[in-house]
Amino acid sequence: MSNETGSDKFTAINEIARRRGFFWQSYEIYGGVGGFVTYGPLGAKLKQNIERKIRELFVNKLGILEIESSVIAPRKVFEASGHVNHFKEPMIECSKCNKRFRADHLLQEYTKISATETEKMSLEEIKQAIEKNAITCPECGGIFNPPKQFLTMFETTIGPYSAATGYGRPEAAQGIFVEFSRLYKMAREKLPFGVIQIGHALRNEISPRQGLMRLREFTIADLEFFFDPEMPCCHLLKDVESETLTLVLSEKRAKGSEEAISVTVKEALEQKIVSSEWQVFFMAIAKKLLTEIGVPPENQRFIEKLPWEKAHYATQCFDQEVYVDRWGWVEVSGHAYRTDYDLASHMKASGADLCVYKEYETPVEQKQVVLKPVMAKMGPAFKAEATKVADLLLKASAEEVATSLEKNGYYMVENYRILPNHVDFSCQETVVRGKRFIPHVVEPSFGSDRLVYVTLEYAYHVKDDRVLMSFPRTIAPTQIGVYPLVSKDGLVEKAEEMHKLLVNEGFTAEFDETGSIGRRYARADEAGVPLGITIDYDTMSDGTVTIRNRDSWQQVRSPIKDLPELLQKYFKGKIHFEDLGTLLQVK
RNA sequence: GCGGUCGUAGUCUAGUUUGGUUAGGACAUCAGCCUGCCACGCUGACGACCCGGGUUCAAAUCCCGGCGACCGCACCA
Repeated sequence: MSNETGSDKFTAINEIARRRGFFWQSYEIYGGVGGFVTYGPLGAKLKQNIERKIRELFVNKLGILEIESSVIAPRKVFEASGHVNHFKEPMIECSKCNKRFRADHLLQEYTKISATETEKMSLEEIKQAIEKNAITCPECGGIFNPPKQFLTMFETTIGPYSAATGYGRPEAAQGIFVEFSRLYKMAREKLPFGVIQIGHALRNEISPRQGLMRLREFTIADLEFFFDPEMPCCHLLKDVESETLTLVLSEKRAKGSEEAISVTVKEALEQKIVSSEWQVFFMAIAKKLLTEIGVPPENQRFIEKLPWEKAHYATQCFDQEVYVDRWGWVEVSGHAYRTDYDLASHMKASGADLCVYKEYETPVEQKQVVLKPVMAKMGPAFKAEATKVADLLLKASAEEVATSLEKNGYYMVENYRILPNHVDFSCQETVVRGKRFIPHVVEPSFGSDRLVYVTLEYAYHVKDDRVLMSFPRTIAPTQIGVYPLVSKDGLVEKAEEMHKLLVNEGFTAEFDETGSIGRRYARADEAGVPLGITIDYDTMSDGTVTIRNRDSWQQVRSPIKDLPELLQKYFKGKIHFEDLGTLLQVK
């Protein structure tokens, strides 16, 4: 494994990605802009197939709802979600050496001001605090320029001539939370349920320099799973409870160790390593996803975030990481327990009721003392104030009034003295059939582009000095290559016929007649085409073709008429390559 | 944003030190010939000096500025 520039897998993959059209930096004709990529034909297809895999595992199998909401949201949404406050950082620059620092971090380090306090400070307050404490550049001792805010959300105005600020969403999650009421109705008002959204998100990164790993515009798959905190059990846990997870816990990390433990899902819960059943369930599914796109389990792990690393909305948070050649462990998904943070915040900010109502299995009978003002007595006693006093009285606790009357012979509401004959008490039996509460949320969130990158890296192989992209066949951008062995004697026409047949069957097939057969195989290997079907002279006489395996270069011979069914099974992963026909001896 | 290194066809690169004819090669791509299963060979074609300014008779080459890339710093909800 090399870390030298120009010789590692990252470089090799970026090179092949440009050359073969997986992806490249956008706006190249204008010099390119960092943090934006264009997916070419192969990359776009690969990405779609990976996202289809997410849908297969999360949407279809778990009955999760998929939505698509807008990228731009009004300021209020991100004020409520906390992003306006948390997505900006006060930066300060040394006037002498130009080194930059987080102003809040400096204050925390050099003064006794806590992180929660610095968070609330204005730029002016920070400036004053820096001056007051005579903090200078830790590098060179230089004086600091005034602090500036760096907002990592893209800001815009909504509508022409408008002063209405809008932001590009830095995550797709808020698009789900703000639509909660409708979605809950669509889930037939039952918990638990989940909503997923796969779409673009924007983050104005200061330095987005790692290809697909850190983009300013990227695709995120956010799944918000809503459940009743009093019923946190995951009914699907059995499906995954014996699955093993590799975990690096925060307690180890705090001590500077990255030592991982390996536990089953069941053990993780029993030992209270992961607090939420649903969270660990999704972590197990996430492992399955990564495994299916080609990352072996030993190169995957979950790392628990330290308290100061966690997002502002999360209690417990694990990042799923994959080992990559250039950077070591990198995050591909985050698993956060967001509690009721988001819904509660939007409820408060919007005034909309985002509670759900839960009916108890057995209604609870409650005996309640109810107070009733006796207006016939209060009227003469309080005259014009009577109605006001009665209203105040109704807001008071009946129990409290009763106790006070019994004990003192009167009850004071503001300056009014209530006497026993002013009120009547009755005992009312009410049946409470349920309660209202805000659901809790666990969120698995995937970076689609990072999934594409790790897929490419794990598919990348070199065999006999040739590059093979060994994509798992369920996500390969092109499924089948069709080749006439030579371009004469009617083989081309026969191959075209074959190609048409496959396309009509719904396969993604490419026809290639240019160059020698070996060259075409090599070309297809590099594009990650799992199977090559070659039309040769035997095809013309007996209707059979050879099928070549991209990874082993083995070949089988099979009758054309059997192909549609066999290939369907093969690409669903139900049969092996050897089951496609009779194995040929390769010279 | 800072510092270091760098920027020549789709890709890899020669040329830059010491300015000078038509910027050379390889691979890939396309057209044709060839073809009997792993990048064969032959012929031809397409295709580049990151952008802008300056110095000079003359700039890929020297100088300045910009843009971009990589590495490091910082940042990364």
